[in-house]
Amino acid sequence: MGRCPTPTSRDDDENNNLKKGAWTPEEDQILIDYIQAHGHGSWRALPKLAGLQRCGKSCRLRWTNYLRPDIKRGKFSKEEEDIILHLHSVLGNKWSTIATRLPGRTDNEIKNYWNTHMKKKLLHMGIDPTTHQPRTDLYSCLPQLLALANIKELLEHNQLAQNLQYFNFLLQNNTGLSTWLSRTNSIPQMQEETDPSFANDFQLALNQESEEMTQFLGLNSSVTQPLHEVSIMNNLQTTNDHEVVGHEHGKARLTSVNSSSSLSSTVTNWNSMPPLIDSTTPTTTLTINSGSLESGSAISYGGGEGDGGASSYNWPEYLFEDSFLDRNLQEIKYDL
DNA sequence: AACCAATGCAACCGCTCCGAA
DNA sequence: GTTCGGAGCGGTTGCATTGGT
Repeated sequence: MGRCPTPTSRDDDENNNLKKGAWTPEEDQILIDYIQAHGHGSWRALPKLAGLQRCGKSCRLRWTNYLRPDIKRGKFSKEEEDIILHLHSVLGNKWSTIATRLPGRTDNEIKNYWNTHMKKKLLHMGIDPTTHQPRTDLYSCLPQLLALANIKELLEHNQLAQNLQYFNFLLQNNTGLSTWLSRTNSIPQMQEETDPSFANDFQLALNQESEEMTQFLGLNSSVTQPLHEVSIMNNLQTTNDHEVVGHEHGKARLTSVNSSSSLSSTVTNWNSMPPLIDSTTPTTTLTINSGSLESGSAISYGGGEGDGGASSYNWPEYLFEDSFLDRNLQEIKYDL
C-alpha cells in the first residue's frame, strides 16, 4: 500500500545533494517567504521551486513543527498538561489528534514532552503511562513494598497490639495501603508459577530493603520515633471509630466517627509518618495538582472511590516528586 | 575553570495509513 | 483494485544546554 517507503534510485540521485541536519536562519527565511507567497502546495515539489537543498519531507517537518506562525513556544502550562494527560488516556499515542486540541502545539512537541517529562512523572507516581492504571510490576511499587516490609517486621517483633491497630488504621482510612497490599500479595503468586525461586527472592528483597525503607518513611530512625511508638493509637479504642479530620502544625487530628463522645486526639509525632490528606475527587475526572508542597496538594487519578462522598486520605503528592524520590531512593539498588 | 554526564529538544528515518486519482 | 503523494507515527540521533564534581 502506498508509495514504497525506501527512496527509488531516481530519488537517490536527487537526494545526493540534499542537505540534512539543523536548518540555518537563511533556509528558514527562504521557506517562510515561499510558503507565505505561494502556499506549500506539493511538498515534494516545494524545495526545488523555493530553491532549497532539502527534501520535501524535511521542509514539511520544519514548517509544521517550527516555522508555522501559530506555533506556541515555551513551557507547557498546567492546563495543557492536564489536557494531554486526559486525551492520552483516551486516545493513546494519537499525537496529531491530541495536538488539534492544543492550539499552537505540534504533535512532535507533544510527543517529546510526553516522553521526556510526563511519562517520567507518571512512572514515579506508580502509574503506567501506557494504560494510565497503577503499575503492577514489582519495581514500580518498591516504596510501598518496602513500607509493608517494615510494617511486617514490626508486627513480628512484639509490638503486635499497637502495630496491628495502626495497620488496621491505615487500611480502614484508605491510605492506599490496601491497594498495595492486594497487589503485592498477587505478585509472588503469579511469578511463582513461572519461577519457583521468585518467592524466595521476593522475601529476600523485602528483608534487604527494609533498612532503606525505614529511612524513606522516616520510621525507626534515630531521629524519629519507631512506628509502634507513634501515639496515634493512644486514645483510640478501635480503629474503625476514628478518622483523620485535619492537620495542624504537622500533627494529624483524629475524631470519633461512631461513638457519641466527641473524643479527638492528636498524633503527637508527625515525623513518624507522612501526613494523610484528603484527596476526594469526582470519579470521572482526572486531576493532578503538580509541583506543590502545600498542605492539601494531592494526586487523584481517575476512577475515585465512588463511595458516595466519603473522604479518602492518601499520602501527599510531594512524596512522589522527583526530588523527594531521588533523595530517598538514590541508594536503593534493585536488581530483579 | 574545566571536565563530564545527564537532560531536553529539534530533526531525521523507516515505516504505515489514508484518500484521491 | 492499484498507484501515488502526503500525513502521521514510533523510534532514534545529534547537538546544545544544564548541573554536578
